[in-house]
Amino acid sequence: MFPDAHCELNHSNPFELLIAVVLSAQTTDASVNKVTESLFQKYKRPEDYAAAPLEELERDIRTIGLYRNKAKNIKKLCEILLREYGGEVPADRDELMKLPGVGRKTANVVVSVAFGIPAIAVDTHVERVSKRLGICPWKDTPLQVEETLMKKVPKEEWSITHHRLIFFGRYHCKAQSPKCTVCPLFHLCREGKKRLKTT
DNA sequence: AACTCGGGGCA
DNA sequence: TGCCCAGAGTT
Repeated sequence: MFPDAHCELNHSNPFELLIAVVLSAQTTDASVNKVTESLFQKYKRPEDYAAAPLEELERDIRTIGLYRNKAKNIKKLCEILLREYGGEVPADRDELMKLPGVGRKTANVVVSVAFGIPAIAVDTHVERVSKRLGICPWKDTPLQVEETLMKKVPKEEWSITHHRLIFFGRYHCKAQSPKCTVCPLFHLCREGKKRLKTT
């Protein structure tokens, strides 16, 4: 889930946001954005996904990575939404995490972006940047990273913090080639100093 | 903790 | 054209 997507998404529609974020797992937002316009034209409500044959839904999102899993998950997810939640997206992280294809990271994005509930979504960028900066130990799980960040950041800034860290990680503090020599945070970054010494 | 699922971006 | 990237679920 890259930050680009948040700009294109309809924040006032939790259902579309949920579908888009589920589609985004392990793929670039550019590829998700290619299908969402036509997808949201065709499928408006959970009923529409639930009624569609699986093969048809697969075809409609074919260009996205892991599309078979995602089609299956989305169809099931919509059936559960209809059966258990009156067709509405629950504004609750733990309820969202019961849905197939929705893990903690996706659930945190949905509650924070769609419902304004303070949450820190820990994806690989947030995790990597937090660890490089020394905010938390390398051995921490994503959940531990989330808890540490929640302790260190005021609640009002949780959501914007994960946006900032995702941006920073995606475009600047990249996994393979971080731009340490021109990094504004170099003076407080453990990993940056280590990396520049060895190069 | 390791593996699987699949396509896009970039070297 | 092959390597690296990005979550969730299962074992």
